[in-house]
Amino acid sequence: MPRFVNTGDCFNCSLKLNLFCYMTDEQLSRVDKNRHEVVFKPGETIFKSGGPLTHMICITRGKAKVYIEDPDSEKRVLMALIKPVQLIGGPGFLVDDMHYITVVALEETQACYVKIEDYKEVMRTNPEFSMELVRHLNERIIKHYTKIINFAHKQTHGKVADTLLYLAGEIYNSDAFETLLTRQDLADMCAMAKESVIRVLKEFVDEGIIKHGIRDFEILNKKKLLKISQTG
Amino acid sequence: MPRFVNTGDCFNCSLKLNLFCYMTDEQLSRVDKNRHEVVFKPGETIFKSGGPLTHMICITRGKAKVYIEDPDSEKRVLMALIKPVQLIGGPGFLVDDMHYITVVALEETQACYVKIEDYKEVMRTNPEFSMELVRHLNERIIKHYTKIINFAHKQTHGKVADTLLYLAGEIYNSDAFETLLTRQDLADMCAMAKESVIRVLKEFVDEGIIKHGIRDFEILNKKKLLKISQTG
DNA sequence: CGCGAGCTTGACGTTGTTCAACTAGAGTGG
DNA sequence: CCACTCTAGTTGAACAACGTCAAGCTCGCG
Repeated sequence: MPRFVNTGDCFNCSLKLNLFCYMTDEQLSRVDKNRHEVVFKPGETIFKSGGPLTHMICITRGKAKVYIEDPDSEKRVLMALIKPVQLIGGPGFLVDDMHYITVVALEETQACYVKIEDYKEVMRTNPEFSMELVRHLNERIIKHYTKIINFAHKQTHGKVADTLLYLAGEIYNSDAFETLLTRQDLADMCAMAKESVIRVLKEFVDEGIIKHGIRDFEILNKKKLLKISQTG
Repeated sequence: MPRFVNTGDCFNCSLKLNLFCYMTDEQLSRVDKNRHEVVFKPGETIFKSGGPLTHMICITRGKAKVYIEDPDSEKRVLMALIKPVQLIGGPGFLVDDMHYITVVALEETQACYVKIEDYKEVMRTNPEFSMELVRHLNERIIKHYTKIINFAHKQTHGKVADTLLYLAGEIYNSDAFETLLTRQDLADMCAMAKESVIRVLKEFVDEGIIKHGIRDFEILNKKKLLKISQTG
């Protein structure tokens, strides 16, 4: 079973990122020459916080979990899921070339690797690309702000509501969805104990806001859920 | 009392930012022509979340508080203090040209305004500048990660210890410092109630870790404080 | 059928917020 | 120089929210 699966090329890649649109043909062919794709099984680590940052990756199939980890304890926060086509590199880029996030495949996931040297080279010659990258980073910072506010002041109901809305709205694009996320994963997203997540979900069911099985969720009363998310 | 105080010029400015080092003379003189400086008194708002982002500012004297605010409630988090010479713009740059942070002067504070159009122009023509900006943003993201981990899993003692270490290490550069921050400000930095901050501070005093008056703090046992910060 | 991982539930204790009262110091006006 | 007042700091008590622990359950799989 070959796990390297370079299919097609960057020029025809239907998954082309916004970022890549700003590249010249010459730049793109350079990236194309050096890239390679890898397939990960569920639970496999794609990269690990503390490891060397040698490549950016772009998820081309499947979904992956992005964790930040506390080096001083085994505490961690599940920051986000990523899905095609999202670029993921990490904030070590141009800083110390280390990973500050841990990425773990949730489903079978295919990732396209691009050397960071190629990135830098494109940045040096293509200002539009750099500006797009800055825009991208700023958007991420804005998301972090809401996350910080949530963790700082919301209590359990608000945090669980946030997580459900995030999954439905940004990841599965449907108010009814199936997922491989466990209760513990949901807890890691909310920074709560998994027992607390379970209790809150149960309350939501009792109030007719959602229904759920063991791996599937459905939002029945989105207005109420939004209200809970806002009032915390 | 004139509050506009354009003194000197960018070329001789001893406060020149890392970022500006990458500008050509021509670029710098363009920035110099358009910039202006403003003085704020303690408590005055320098810019406000939700307002239009028309300028970056660089603090050239004094200190300011950076808040993020929850639009849906009056909850807020005091993210950081900024001091000379730090550039502060905000993540709305290249996104939607809105402010996502509120900045309030802590002391009498002088700020140098630079038009964002000038920024964009420099980015278009100067890749080194862009790369430095990306590096800067990534460093900020790394700081956010530790903040998120802290808020997610640490309890009061750890959060207060973090805040004291931050002030001593990154802002006042001394284990003994005076500050205009109130107990409520400290609470806003920790995302706690001010009563809880007071109680934790008292415990630290009782254990000989710190001593403090009403506006002055001194860290007596840094090792112990670091330990508390790590174990949460 | 039995095993194991993940899910669920209840009891319990800790933690931290809230509320209310009290204190200290700075500024103000008689 | 003394009330008065306002703001910030402090303390204590009551309460609610959550995490932890322990036990039992469910479901898929060998």
